[in-house]
Amino acid sequence: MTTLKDIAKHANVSACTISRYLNSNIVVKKETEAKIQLAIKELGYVTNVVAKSLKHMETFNVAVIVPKINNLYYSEMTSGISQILGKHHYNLYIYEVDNLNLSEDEVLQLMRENMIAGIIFIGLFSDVSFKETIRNVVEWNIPVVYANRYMDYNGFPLLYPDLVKASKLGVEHLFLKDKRRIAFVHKNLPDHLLSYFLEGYSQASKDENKPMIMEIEEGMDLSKDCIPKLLQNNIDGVFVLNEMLAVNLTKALVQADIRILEDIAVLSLGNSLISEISTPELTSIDLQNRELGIRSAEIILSQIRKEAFEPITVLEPFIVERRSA
Amino acid sequence: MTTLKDIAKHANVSACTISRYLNSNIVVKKETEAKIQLAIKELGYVTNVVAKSLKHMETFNVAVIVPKINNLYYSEMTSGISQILGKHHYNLYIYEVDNLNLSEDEVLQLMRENMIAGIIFIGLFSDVSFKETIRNVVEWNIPVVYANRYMDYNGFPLLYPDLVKASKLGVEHLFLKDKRRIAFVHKNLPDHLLSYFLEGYSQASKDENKPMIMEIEEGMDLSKDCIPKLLQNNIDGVFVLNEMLAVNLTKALVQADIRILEDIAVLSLGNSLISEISTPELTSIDLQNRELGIRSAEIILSQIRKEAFEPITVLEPFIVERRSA
DNA sequence: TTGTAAGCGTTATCAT
DNA sequence: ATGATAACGCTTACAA
Repeated sequence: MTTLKDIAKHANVSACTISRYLNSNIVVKKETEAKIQLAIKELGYVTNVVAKSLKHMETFNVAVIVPKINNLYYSEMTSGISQILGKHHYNLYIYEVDNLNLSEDEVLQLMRENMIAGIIFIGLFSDVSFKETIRNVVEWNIPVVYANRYMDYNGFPLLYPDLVKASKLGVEHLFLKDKRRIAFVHKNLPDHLLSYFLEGYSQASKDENKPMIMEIEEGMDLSKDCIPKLLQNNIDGVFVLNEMLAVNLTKALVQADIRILEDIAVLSLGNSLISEISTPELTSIDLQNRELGIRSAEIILSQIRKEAFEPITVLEPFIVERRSA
Repeated sequence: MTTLKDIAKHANVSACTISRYLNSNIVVKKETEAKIQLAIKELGYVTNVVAKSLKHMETFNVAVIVPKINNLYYSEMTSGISQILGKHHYNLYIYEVDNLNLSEDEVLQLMRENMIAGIIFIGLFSDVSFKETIRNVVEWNIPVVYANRYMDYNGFPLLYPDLVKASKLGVEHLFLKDKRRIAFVHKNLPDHLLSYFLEGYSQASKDENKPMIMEIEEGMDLSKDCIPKLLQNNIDGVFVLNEMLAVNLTKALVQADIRILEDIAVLSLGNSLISEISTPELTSIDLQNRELGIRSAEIILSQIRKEAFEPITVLEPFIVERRSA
């Protein structure tokens, strides 16, 4: 491995002159510059970022901590992050917590050991112990971003989609299609999140009626356990709060000879390949996953550079109309 | 930041004693151990991996270089890699080349600067310049794995799925379903790869007949430009060498009132969520993406540890039977 | 414009 | 069983 000293000797200049020249901290004589350039080329020098990091006590590594990367939403967000970090010459570490068998504390210990420049948490649930954990990180002066989940403001920046708006947009769309008897279908959605959707519903609906709420539990058969209930309640518009579930419900409806849109409109929360592939193609609410990643990366960079940043970023969902609603 | 020196002073031992104790290179007196443990706890010491890396001139960072991460196959492979690396306490860098606007040389410069322990290339095409690039990496003694594409052996380990086997498996399956007039439908597949599929076909077929080859070009309309040709040729089994294309072709066939399986069977190369979601669900050849990632990571670790490793790993595809074939 | 020397946090060598 | 010292490659006062 060729070091600064090596090229210094080869070029007959001191290491520090070369260092300052390479980091454009000084102007050197034309002659010196030529000698340095030649030595670098001849010996094939590349700088050692690890040594630099030790000297400066900072790295250019940002970590994304995510449940799993093999998921269309998370990989889309991560790609957005990667795009911004790459542009600013930061490197991207990925830690999949569902995969790693690491406790939160161990992950964070890892972050400190490696002098991570900043951490982006994506999609991790905000239970009490986890909040504590993040508070610790903040106390160690590691910049943090918490993305894609709701959490009360706690001193570190938050990013999430506007679920009330998403709900309102969806319900308004269903109303526009003359669907009046709406059901929200979900799976494992915590009550505090469900309440955002109800709020969106009431913002969209002029009168005081309430939507039907249907929770799908593990092992339930959509055809036998859900569709009859929808029919009994004369539901004509279903807002499914999970894209994959929307696909499966659509399949079950089609199989039951219910016409999608004409009989029952199906609207999906979340917009990816999945909605496009479904037959019929699903009208969906796009939660802006890539944009969420992009903004998360921008905010972590602002923090690293000690610049101002938005404490809370709420992303505006939009509707993508296809066939199902 | 608390350093070894700090806890050394606090515990009244030398820094090197603590270092050796922490790395379990020596046994210390019970009393010393207690003092060290106390100091670590009281001052909140965590080791500095960057300093360690500089000292040892090696890191625990492995880079995955991939066209894009927001892709079901690549993210699945990456997840497999992450799983193995995590287990062995290596960190995972992601570099998306489609996203980063970095030239190959720049990416590799980055690898050297950061003292990357090993590089896994996924899904990058094996043009001549790229082969040269990898040769360079190998010369710098950076362990390399080249995964998910065919390449002639060049001194660094290769991993790819057995496409001949995949083809043979698929064609045999179509034959089993009494489909005799087979078409291979593809998009942008280079000739040398197509030849593997033809080889698989001829291995599966007893007699000497040849399959129809249909290449889909950008902007083509499947309904108008492709289906008529399939019908003219009395095709009753289509092997689509791209999962997304298989979905779209299936949709077009359904729309043309052609019964999937009964009239024309559709078989997809590549198995992911996409095939499951399609209506009807697609029978597909699984190329073992996660396993490819796992094995890639294992091989890079073997190389890093200077252990023996397989130069070429060929993954066995298998068929997942669903509805379409 | 260029050089000297110290130091970032850790560990290997050589002593004691 | 423990310590002093130098070194990994780079940067930065300070000096010349």
